[in-house]
Amino acid sequence: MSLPHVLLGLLWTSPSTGYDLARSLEEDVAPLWRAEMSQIYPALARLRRAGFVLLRVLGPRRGPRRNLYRITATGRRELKRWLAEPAAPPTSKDEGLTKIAFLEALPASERRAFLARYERTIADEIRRLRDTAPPDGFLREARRGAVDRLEATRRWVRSLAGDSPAMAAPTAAAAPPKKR
Amino acid sequence: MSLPHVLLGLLWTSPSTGYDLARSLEEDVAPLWRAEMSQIYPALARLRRAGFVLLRVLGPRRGPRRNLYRITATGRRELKRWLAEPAAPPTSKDEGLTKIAFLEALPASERRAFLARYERTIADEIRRLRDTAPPDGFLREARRGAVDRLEATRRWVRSLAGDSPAMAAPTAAAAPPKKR
DNA sequence: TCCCCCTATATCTGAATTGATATAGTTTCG
DNA sequence: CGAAACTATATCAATTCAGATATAGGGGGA
Repeated sequence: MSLPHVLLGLLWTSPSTGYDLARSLEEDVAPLWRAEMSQIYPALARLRRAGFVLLRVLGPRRGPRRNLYRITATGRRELKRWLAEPAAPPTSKDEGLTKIAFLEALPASERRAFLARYERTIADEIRRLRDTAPPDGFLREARRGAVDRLEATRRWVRSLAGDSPAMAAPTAAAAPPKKR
Repeated sequence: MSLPHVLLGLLWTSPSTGYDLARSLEEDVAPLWRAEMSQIYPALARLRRAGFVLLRVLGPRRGPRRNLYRITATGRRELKRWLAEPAAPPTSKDEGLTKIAFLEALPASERRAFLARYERTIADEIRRLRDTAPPDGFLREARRGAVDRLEATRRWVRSLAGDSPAMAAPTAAAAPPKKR
């Protein structure tokens, strides 16, 4: 739905090749939006058919031929239109949190193991995002937002793992009668 | 990839129809994992072929026929296996944050409008999650985690909207750079 | 009574996404 | 020199996912 718009966003400041778009998508837009090459090339083709980008083929001075994409005035308009549209609240689809939602099915020791491991995974991801060179401008702000979010999740996982009440209480049949 | 496992998780405590699964998916698992009916019915059929659930057709006493699904011992094992597997860090794919990453393309007034609207959207979603009856056990914990995360995001959006430095710093915005 | 909404099942289309694979030139390092 | 890694483009199959549509009985309200 919005990969084409993300590409337009990356092309906003300067023209780029498909390969470079894939790289800066992975490095800069990082955890907010991901896409494989196999999505990017068709997306660029569609953008081109829609008149949002122009393609210039660079002769093979060094290396194989390169396709340079440049955003058009129509493309800039389209990006602005999309940006101004209201955005839906994040819907996550988070495998880790989802597993925690069903942790009841595991014995307590494995629950603790899972939580500890998941916390480490998140911590690693935070470190990774912190270590890679941060992009400029709003891209940097957005990454900070992503890190904030990861930290909130990490704190929560930690609190779940630490509190013995939270770990003890929800044992299915033995669940205490406190209800909504 | 994991919708079948989510369904097994919902079936853990009691058998259920496809319709009820869809409802409690939407009400309880809420923002962590979503799926339409069009995904759920084929997923149930696959689970059945795999031997993870059993189907019992209830005669149409009242209303149309109902298909009741019950998790098998094999299904329980499979759910535990999946739960014990390490989970990847959340990868979001968040339209709102992604738009913010490219907000540079909008004039400052529209940036502020977008951020204000997005903060309201998130606040509404938090309220909605708080208002609906919280599920029990780990489902409740997981929902709390989702809310914590939304709150972190909201704080960050608010800080972005408030700070004039953050709003002013990323410059060169709305006007297309000169072409060459 | 009629209409609408809810329960309930299910399919179909098309788009989005992932992961694997193919091709080919360039650079780099041992 | 040769192997490996990187740049660069592109396609394919399979899966996931969203949105629309079809069918049908029951309950509630105008």
